[in-house]
Amino acid sequence: MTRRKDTITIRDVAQKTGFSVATISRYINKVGNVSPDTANRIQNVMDELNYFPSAIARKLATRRTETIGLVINEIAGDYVAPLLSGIESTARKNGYDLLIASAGYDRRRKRPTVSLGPFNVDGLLVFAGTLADDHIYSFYQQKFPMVFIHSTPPQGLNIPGVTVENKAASFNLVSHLIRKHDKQRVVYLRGPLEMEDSHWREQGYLEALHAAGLPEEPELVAQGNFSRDTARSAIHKLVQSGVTFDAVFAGDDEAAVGVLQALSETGLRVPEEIAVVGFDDQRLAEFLSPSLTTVKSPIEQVGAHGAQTLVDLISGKPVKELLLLPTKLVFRRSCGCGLAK
Amino acid sequence: MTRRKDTITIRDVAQKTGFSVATISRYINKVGNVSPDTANRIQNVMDELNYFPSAIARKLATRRTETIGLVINEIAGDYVAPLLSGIESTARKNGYDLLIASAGYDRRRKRPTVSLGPFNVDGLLVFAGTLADDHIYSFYQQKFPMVFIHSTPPQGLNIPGVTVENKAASFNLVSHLIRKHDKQRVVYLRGPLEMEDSHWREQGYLEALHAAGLPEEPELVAQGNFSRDTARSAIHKLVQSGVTFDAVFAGDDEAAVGVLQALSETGLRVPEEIAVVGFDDQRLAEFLSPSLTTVKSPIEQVGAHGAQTLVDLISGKPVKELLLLPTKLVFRRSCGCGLAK
DNA sequence: CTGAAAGCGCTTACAG
DNA sequence: CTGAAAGCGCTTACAG
Repeated sequence: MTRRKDTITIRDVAQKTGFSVATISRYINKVGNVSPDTANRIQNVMDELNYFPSAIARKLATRRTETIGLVINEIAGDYVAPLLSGIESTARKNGYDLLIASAGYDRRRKRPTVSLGPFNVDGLLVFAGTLADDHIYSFYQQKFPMVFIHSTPPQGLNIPGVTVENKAASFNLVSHLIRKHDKQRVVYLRGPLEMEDSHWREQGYLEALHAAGLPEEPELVAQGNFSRDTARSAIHKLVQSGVTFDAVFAGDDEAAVGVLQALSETGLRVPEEIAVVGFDDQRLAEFLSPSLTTVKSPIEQVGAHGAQTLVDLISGKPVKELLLLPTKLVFRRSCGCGLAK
Repeated sequence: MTRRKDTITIRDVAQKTGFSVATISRYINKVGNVSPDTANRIQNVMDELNYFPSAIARKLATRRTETIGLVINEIAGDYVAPLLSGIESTARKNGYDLLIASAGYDRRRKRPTVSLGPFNVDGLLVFAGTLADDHIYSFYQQKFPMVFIHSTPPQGLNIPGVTVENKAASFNLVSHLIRKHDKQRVVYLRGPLEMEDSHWREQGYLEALHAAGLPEEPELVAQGNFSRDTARSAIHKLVQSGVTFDAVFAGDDEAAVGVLQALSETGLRVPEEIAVVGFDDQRLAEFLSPSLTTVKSPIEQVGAHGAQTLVDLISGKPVKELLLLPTKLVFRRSCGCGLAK
């Protein structure tokens, strides 16, 4: 549909200028030398004809798509916008287009669907759990450039990853609850199993417990799924089953919202009775009530570094195997800080 | 980089199966008939060779990119995620890839930069103010399919648009402030000039004033820019200059956040002294304190309908010139509802 | 500095 | 049902 019979091509420009197609191409790509006069003439004709080179044809000829892809599960989430923003701007800065796809699911083959791959992009940014292992292996052995975001590749595959520092931040966060606010029974709400972030946050949580001489209590660890609703019902369940606790590390901010809801529905006051903390410092964190103590994840930078790593990988530059972006605690009201004693 | 010497092509499949390239192509595209035996043999060899057709080559041959583009200014905003989600899913459902680009700025030519156009996509979803007029005209005369989102095209150009119903909702919202909550001096905070949403919201606001027999007070209308910070300082400025008001229609939720901040900094109570309302019903609206009365915009549906309209346009189907998606008032605390009197 | 020609990996009438 | 061949709009050695 797009380009019809009357599409004007490099050949039209060649004809009208009297030069060969090769010369036009050289001019366009600023490669090889073209005399100033020729250049002028060509530019004029191009303007006159309103000529735009076909990106497709060029891609075929060069065998480079100049495009990177992003596969992601849920586009609607709040962390997606900043992530995307980081990716898009650095992709474009490097001359790459960005193709995005949410991971569909192939029911017949029982695995995530791939709509992005070597056939349409030069490399792929892969979000946790978004690509089936056999696709990963297949791409990998074709030496197709990939960079993982918020996850590490399967055992033995040498694929760079970019994510945030989870463990130390979680350790500090939970230690803060214990040491500053005298909390003794801290609940941890796990994220989805395939999210490594959750795993490391849990490690930080456990180590904080140990460091403080507190016991690990399996009943204090539940599934929050990085989801408002799951977190909310997890808390309700905990309360109903009589488990006592005086603080909740929600796993992420999304879950923290659900925790706050559940607690308010139960009539438990935050932070006086129960302290609540999250992770990410999403835009809404400071507007929650009480405002949420959490850990600031540099989401946009994860996107930017991820894209940059991918671009470097594509051009054969050396890249870091694992990039752990620094996080930072943000103290607000929900942990008990700033509270009149 | 992507496809190296060892790239396996349709020709490899042809050779290995003993059939012609044409037959392989027919099988892949399920066009024309291929005998069952042949089909099997081809599929097996394709699996064995791990063959994926080059999307690029196909695009060139068919002269269709099977890709739609989205040009948008600020990717980081909260409304982008749902919008994108709607676009991506309906694009893919229709067999289209999605290319996104934030509008850069060409300093030399003093106009927004285009990185998306007939040369790489079959059609474009254009966000308000994101594409220079001369590009729009140029694309238009090439009959390049475009659909506008949250804006209408320049005079005389027959380009479909998809947006939300602004005016009636704003009328009802402001009328609610006046009638239910006895507000007399309602501030309206304008969005960016190029955003038509803002214009229509202002119309609704003015009509509500008229309908209630209230005067238009120019001093009550200020620039909020759909931005937290701008809105915040606009309110501070209003207060400092001694303008009195008892309600604020912030223009959108983003600005409402800034209004709430400014009011709290000024020590004015919401909603007792000043009622505040927004527009969009972003995810954070219900978590603000007090929770925000606003208008629910079906953002994801705007994306979905925009993409669908574009796809239809590309395939030559008839499309609606202007699609106005219904909005709905959401009453929460910030307007004074649910307040013990 | 410029041109002729092959090639990128497909699709699509046209024949049979 | 299948094949030979031209063509999609570029780029890139290779010559000159």
